[in-house]
Amino acid sequence: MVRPDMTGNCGRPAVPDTGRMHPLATMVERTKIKDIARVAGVSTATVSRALGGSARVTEATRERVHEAARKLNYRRNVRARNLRIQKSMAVLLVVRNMSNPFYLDIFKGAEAIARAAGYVVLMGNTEDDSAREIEYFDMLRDGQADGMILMTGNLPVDHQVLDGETGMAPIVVALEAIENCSLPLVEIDNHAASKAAVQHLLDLGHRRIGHIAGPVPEVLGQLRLDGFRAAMAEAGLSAPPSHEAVGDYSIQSGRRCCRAIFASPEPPTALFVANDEMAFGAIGELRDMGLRVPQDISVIGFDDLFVSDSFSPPLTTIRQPSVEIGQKTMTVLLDILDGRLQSRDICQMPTRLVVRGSTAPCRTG
Amino acid sequence: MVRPDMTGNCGRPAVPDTGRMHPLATMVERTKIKDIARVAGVSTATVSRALGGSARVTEATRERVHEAARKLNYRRNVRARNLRIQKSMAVLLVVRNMSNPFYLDIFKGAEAIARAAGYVVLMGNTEDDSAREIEYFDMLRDGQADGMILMTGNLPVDHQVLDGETGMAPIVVALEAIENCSLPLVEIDNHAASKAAVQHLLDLGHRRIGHIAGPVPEVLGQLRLDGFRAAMAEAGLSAPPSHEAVGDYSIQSGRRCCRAIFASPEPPTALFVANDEMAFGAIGELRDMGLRVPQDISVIGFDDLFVSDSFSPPLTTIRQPSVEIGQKTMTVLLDILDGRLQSRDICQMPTRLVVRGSTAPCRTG
DNA sequence: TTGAAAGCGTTACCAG
DNA sequence: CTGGTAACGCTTTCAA
Repeated sequence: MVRPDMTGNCGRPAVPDTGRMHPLATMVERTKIKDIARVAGVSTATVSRALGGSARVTEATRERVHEAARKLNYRRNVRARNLRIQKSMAVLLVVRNMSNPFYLDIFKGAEAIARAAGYVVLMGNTEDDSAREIEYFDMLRDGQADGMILMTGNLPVDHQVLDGETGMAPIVVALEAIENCSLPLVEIDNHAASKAAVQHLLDLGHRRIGHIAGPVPEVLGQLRLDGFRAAMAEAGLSAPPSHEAVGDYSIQSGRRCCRAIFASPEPPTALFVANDEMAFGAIGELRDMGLRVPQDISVIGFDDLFVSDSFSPPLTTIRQPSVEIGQKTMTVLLDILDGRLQSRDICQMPTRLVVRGSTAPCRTG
Repeated sequence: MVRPDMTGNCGRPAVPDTGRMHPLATMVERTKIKDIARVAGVSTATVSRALGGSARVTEATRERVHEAARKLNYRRNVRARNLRIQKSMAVLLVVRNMSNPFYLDIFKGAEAIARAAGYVVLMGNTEDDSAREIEYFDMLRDGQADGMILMTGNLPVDHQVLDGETGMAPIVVALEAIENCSLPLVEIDNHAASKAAVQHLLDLGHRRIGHIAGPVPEVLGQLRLDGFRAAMAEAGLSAPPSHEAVGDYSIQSGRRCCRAIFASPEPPTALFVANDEMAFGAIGELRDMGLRVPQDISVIGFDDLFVSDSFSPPLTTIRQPSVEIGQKTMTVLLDILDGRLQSRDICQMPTRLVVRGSTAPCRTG
């Protein structure tokens, strides 16, 4: 084994007594804290303190230690440290479906914050499979991660259990609230945002407005559906059942729901769709039916995906601040981990109506 | 602190119905191998062997140990294990830009394979910042991950250094080859796929064909550009410089490049665009210019994003098997980690031309 | 301020 | 096949 040669011959190998050392002369062994201690002429404890930025070290020795560390090209062994401090410096980010492009910017924001704080991000994908949900949950229990961000909309364990379990790693819920669950939450006001979307259509003079919802009674889909109905009710309107359809956020389901709604006797003149992907599908379907958007039918989506701007027509939608949601969620989690935050926190991020080309004033009565 | 009590009646589990245990200040301590040893009446060494599935254990004792482990609700401490076995059971997945939707299915495929093999996936995002690239690289050196999948198209360290560094954790490159680099690689045949795309346009009778390239001389952009030129040359054609433009894979750059190309005196009748996002931008721009796709201009993209199918018009494109690329890349990495693979491996995944509505026979001469 | 030493919970090397 | 017992490399009392 070849160890870093420290200035002349002051050093015997750090682990000289390993009888099984073969002169293969290849594998370079990592410098450890012990080596630095020897070079700097201090104890390992002092090295650890100096490197860890403890205040209980003379400026002089701190300097000497850092010097030695630099010279020996030292890097601290994360595994050993993690075992000792009983943390893993990792957070788990669990989504329900990794194919959803909406998560990308959330990842981006969350990862950036975590990395800046010295944490790594583990990614988890449940595919709505509860076995997998439990698997990731167990990773938390096992201490593979110090905390978790949950964007799956449901909890694989009983909330009672969770609340009672002392010493459970912190969990922050994002995007999709979980029923009967008192975990910290970062979300948008889905109900209000949906109302704003519908209000936009109302402002354009539309009265017969349809809605393609996400899965109900899942919280997210339900909230947006409720927002739709509330806005309609406030305008003294109500959509007939045939103008409401339930999809699953996929493009295909958008097509299907659109077809269903427009099979009704008196189809709507505008459509509020619970996410952009289904809106894409709906617009595609309308086109196939020979209807023009927005001349014949107005369509508004939800999310503001990266492509929505260059869709044809450019999609009017509700923008969610995805990067910021990721950042905020991770910030809350780290605040809890570092003891800066104790009480439950519910944070609502602002949304914005983005008016583009897929909505226009109502022309028919 | 409450430790699992296994004196006398061992019927008391380590972590019983936690929800209703003494709610006060009782942090439940995790069962450890030592506890199992005591309950099963064997040594910790035997417990470790039994749990680890070693062959050097009697069926009887193995059973006894597992029984005790189950009873005590034991879960192995991953941190301690990782330190001891000198691995972290984690792989690092580094992309150049987390916002690129193309990565999603790659993540999905890679994560699934890794998880099945007991590895976790750390996510890394460089944003083309070399400081960050080095940061992630150092994580490898630090042993925070046992291996890395690199999709950034470049190496933050000198290849010489890398090749020389013994004991360096394995790296597998995916999607974007790295110049002068002998690391294992999972990719598609970009040159051939580009030729196929152009051939499709040629088959439709197009002769004046333009190309919106990715950044050159980056490998990926260059390969697709070369493929474009090669296909043209084989048909006895060559595009004038004004029919070639260089973008950065963003929608906006697609618009810009399209505008530039169509400002030329004799604009093309068809466009081969190096990725779908730029194709979206180009189609949007053409629409703004009053040109219809595909009636006036044919456009073919590259990637087959999830939205390409429902774009208007549905985009003809080259499909990359993203999930499979993710799976394959991770498989190669794990094979190396587990010593199943020694030699360098270059794997080319198949692509497919997907003909949709954005290309049509050439109508003008 | 510094050092010695006790772990953190496993795994793996030897002997029996 | 099994049991003692060193490591793994670090952090953190507890004394000095």
